[in-house]
Amino acid sequence: VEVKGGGGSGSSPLRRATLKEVAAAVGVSPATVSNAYNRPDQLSPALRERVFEAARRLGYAGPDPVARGLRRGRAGAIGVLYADRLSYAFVDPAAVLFLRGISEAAEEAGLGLLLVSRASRSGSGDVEAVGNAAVDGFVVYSMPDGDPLVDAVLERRLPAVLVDQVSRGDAPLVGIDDEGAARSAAEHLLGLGHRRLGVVSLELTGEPRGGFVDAQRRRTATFLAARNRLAGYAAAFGAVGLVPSQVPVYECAVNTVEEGRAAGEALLALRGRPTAILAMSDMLALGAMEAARDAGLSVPDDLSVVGFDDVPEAARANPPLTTVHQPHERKGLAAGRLLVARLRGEEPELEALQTRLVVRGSAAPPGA
Amino acid sequence: VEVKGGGGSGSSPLRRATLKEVAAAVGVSPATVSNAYNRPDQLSPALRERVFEAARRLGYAGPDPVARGLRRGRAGAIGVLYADRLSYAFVDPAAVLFLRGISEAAEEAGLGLLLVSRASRSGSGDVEAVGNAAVDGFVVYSMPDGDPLVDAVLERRLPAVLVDQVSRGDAPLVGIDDEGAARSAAEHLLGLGHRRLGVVSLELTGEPRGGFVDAQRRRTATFLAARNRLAGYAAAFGAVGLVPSQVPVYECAVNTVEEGRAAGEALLALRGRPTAILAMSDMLALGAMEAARDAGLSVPDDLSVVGFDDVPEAARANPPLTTVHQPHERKGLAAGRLLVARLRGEEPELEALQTRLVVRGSAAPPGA
DNA sequence: CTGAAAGCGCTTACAG
DNA sequence: CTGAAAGCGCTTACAG
Repeated sequence: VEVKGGGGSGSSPLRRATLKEVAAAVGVSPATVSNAYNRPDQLSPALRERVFEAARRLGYAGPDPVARGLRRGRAGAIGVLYADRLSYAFVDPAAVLFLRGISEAAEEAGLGLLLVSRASRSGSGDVEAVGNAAVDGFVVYSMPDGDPLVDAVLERRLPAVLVDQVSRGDAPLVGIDDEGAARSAAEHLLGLGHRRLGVVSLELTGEPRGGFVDAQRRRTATFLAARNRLAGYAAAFGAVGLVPSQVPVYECAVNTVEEGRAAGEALLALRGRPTAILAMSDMLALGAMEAARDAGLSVPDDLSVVGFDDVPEAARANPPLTTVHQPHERKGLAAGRLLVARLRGEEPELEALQTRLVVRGSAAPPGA
Repeated sequence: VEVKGGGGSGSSPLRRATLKEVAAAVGVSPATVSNAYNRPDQLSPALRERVFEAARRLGYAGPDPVARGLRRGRAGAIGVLYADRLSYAFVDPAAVLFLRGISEAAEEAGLGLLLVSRASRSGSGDVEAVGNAAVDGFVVYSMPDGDPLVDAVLERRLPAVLVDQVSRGDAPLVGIDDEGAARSAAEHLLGLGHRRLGVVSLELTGEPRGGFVDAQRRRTATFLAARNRLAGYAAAFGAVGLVPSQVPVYECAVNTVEEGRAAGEALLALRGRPTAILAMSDMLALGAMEAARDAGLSVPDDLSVVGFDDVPEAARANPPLTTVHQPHERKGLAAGRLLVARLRGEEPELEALQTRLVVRGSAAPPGA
């Protein structure tokens, strides 16, 4: 076995040393160096020390992860695919909490976390990113129905888990009962006596539009969670004799307080001004509350607002926001662990993710 | 060349096909299949179509990223190392904005983004994670001086850029003038006439402690940005004849509104109650404002507050927060592009990152 | 326009 | 306790 470079002293700043070179420097086989790193019990402590010593001297930082990955047949990372949503919404506390949950699961399993998001410009660049991702599996977070990126993930034939999303192939699903949760939010308002309501909606499709939404667009919404929440609201409306299609729905193009404020303004400017607003996220709800304040309306006296998510900001709002709690971080953890289990060939049990209405101060009877 | 499995119809759900198998199915060499994916100009469109057709039939999703990475000598991803901060602070808008900037840079370069954070439990698990990260380089975000994870990154001898951090080796640095920026914040308050001040500090070391900070701890702070901001405040204090060490500093263990509130409460409970508070982040400042409100104090009439960061929440606060603006997203973008340039062997020009005081409504003369 | 050959850096039974 | 051998899946000059 010949070695290039060889074992001088000092560290070569440019080329990095290889395992083979370390082996040559110590005078053992590559297998032994590999064992020093991967199977300490396979060699004497003294020899192992010599190996490490040589590695240090040569500036060898341990086996190359890419080569090891190829040899072992696994990349050592899990991929997370998310829509542009998150990109903006790296500022969306809910999405961020979710990511944190996945990250815990990855950590537990000693895996890295590779982020793949849809680039702002559409195009095939992103599909390529999915193909180029050195990962052992994917968790796909809230992509619209029929998104080509999801197809790209499925085509890789790696284990995948789908979150807040329509079922595809045999990939396991993680999510909450959005319809039931939304319904409970609406029922709360209805139970308080409200009959003039407005809805502030999240993006309905991959090409979100800000503004009021017609029946056609409601039906063709491609984000599963938004579609289900709309359905849940509608079910509650119908149950008290309201015609769901008559309840105005304002779609926000991004999930931010600013957009929620715009939605609130639009809703409050309506002829039969709503006495209550259902928002599909807390960010949007907070924005609607700001709109009310700007219009000189008091929450909850003049306007009731109910959110969705129960992010930390909700409890801190003034008044504190009544909302539907959903366990974002647990959702991420569950999705991550599910994927890890799949990678190991285990069939894990699915944890049920519960939601619950959290009644705080932002909703009251109309005209109270 | 023999092929296992061979080219039947239908898709094998378990084992994924290899390039070699596709080549065998088409009756060409592996090189040609590789060219079909990587160098379309190297073969006729018709043949290329036949290759893709066979790939589709066999369920081959394109060259394996890990193998390609080994062969090409690059992993195709950049690693981001951050302290636990971000883990909590996946909820820290500033950190999240920074991440978004890096993510843009990675996208531009067609690289993935691999997250490596310090696990909550200390220990060597994280050092291993650095060693196992299949990346071409690292950007290291705001780690404390002497952190072993940074050592681990440096030992990998990959290109690295350091952000908000003390210089190490020859890695380029990205950051703002924290000292000058902090000084301008303090000078604003001093200029308004305040002489009884309090400081709400970010974590000072990797082992953050909530509570008032003594001179010893101030001197031994290991987070560069916090240390520099402390110095900037002190310089401004000294310039008007205040004794810096007499100004109370309350350290927050995490960068959240809740911690800021606790700090605010502690500061407002002091014998000579401060008339103004300097917070090292907007989140902390927002918390301090809440503490004032809880104490029945009006901002800015009874208490002035100045933040740091200028996250979107700052402008939306009530009253809007006077703060130091820093370009978080641009900082991430700059760090990412710098790393990408290094990977390509280019020597990029460093963009200066400017800060500026943004005067809004949360600071006024004392007793106004 | 296409193929044969070498090799990226490592790990893993297996034999000794 | 240690080593020889095979090979993970691909890409890249190079020759034809």
